[in-house]
Amino acid sequence: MASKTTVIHWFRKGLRVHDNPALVRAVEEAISRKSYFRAIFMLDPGILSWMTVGPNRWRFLQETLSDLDENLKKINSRLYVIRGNPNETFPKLFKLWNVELLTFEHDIEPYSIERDEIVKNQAEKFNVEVIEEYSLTIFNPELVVQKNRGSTPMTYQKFLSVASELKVPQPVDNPTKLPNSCIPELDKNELKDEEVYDVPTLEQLGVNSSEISEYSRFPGGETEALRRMNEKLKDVKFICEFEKPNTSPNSLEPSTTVLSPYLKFGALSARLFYQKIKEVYRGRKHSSPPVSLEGQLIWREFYYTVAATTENYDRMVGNKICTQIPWKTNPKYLEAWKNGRSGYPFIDAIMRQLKQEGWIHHLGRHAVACFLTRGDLWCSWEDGVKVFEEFLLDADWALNTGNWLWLSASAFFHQYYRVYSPIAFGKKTDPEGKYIKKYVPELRKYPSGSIYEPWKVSLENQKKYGCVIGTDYPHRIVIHEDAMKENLSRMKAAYAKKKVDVEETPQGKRKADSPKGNTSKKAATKQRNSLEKYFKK
DNA sequence: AAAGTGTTGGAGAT
DNA sequence: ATCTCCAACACTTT
Repeated sequence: MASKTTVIHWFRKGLRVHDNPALVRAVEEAISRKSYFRAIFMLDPGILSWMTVGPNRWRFLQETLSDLDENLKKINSRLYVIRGNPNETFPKLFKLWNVELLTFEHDIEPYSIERDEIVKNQAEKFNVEVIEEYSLTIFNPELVVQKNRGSTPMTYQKFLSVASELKVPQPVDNPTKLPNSCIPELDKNELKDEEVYDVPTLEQLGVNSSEISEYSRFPGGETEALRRMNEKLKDVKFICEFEKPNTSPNSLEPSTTVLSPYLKFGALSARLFYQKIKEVYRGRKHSSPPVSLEGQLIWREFYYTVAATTENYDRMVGNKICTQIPWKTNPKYLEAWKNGRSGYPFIDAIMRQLKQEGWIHHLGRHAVACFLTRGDLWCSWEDGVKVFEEFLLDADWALNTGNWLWLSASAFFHQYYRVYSPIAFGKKTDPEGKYIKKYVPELRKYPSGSIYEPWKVSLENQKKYGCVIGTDYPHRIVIHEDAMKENLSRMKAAYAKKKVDVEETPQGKRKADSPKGNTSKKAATKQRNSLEKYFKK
């Protein structure tokens, strides 16, 4: 039937029209080849076999897709949402639409790489050209590793120095408006109703809308992402003086930008945000990485680079950068932590905010992550990753995993004796306990002097404040002072074992009588060498 | 071999 | 607000 050919841009992450090189390329090619242009997104049910998406992130994705559809209409196009597994669906689409070119943004997650390999093979079979562009991060991990002579920079400072030698890619312009000749007419034979390609409603995504009534704080979408970014950029003092450790984990209004959910879905381009921050800095005194706002974006770059080059990055076993620690499975502890019922009001407030709103401050993440793992509950960081993955709007495979590796002192960070106190830490920025009162309302009548430690209040006063510990609010599941001491010794043992294990690796001949001072140095050198070898493909 | 550094600890002193 | 100490890690620089 010699029908006109089609150029497809496949959205996965990068759910935006701005700074989207693969989209721009597809539009340009469609125009020059006089082909139809279609932008697609695939709802892949397979993703649920390996990740949990809570109702709030479904909501955020749904809003992001709706907004993307609207923004594509401004260039005379629309979004086609395809229900199905990419590997099964693409061959059908290639045939149905007579596809000659497919473009998408390259991703680094193992799941994506595997999926894309299959799709690329299918494309070859159907004689479909594939163009991948890179726009996920500012610095392409491949180029970073190349610049570092084949090894991954494993410290932030090292990453900074390597990145400083790389060219910073500038955002690309929005795609031009498509001529009518590129707009496909509805083929009556293909499907009876164009509506099957519409952005799904929440109900169609299997989300009960009554479940999401309270999640209105951060709407999804590129339009909201750009609005939020521009609003933050107006506050020059905030941008220039930003120092992460001085922001508050427990203010009632977020003390940081909350642009992370938009970066996660690619509704906001990291390259654009980076450029905008630099524009505000220009000619002004400003803070510096790692604590500055620019530094926060570079943390994202750092974790993406390590994630892209580390085998079994999201697991302890088989992960060469991860200290092997004998965590214990404890469903009771895990459930209490997850549901904000640990008995520590500061911890519970954070976990409840996470579940309700899908975003918590970075330092709040530190406090609850330390608590779950090396600080108090001795549960695996992998358990924590899964809970964050379910609830966080910004749950990002590379970043979420990286932060858990850090906080559990499994990689990157090693000063395991620095433990966050579930009582003292929050008091520094919220001595009144207003944050606790908001998210753990059963404690709202407790005075500021005891709201962080309600178990210390006499039963008489507990009754007076309308919240009896053990009845209306749980007893603390562990005694922090004791748990911390025990866990410190467990960490010490795990680190000592690592040292010995590295020392006994096959390529190294161990000197049984070598002085102790030498041991750590030798072990460290060996580990570094083996890592470098490992990263050189 | 030793000193310095590492995004953001806590407690107690000044 | 800034100091020391706690008991002390990995890794980099000198």
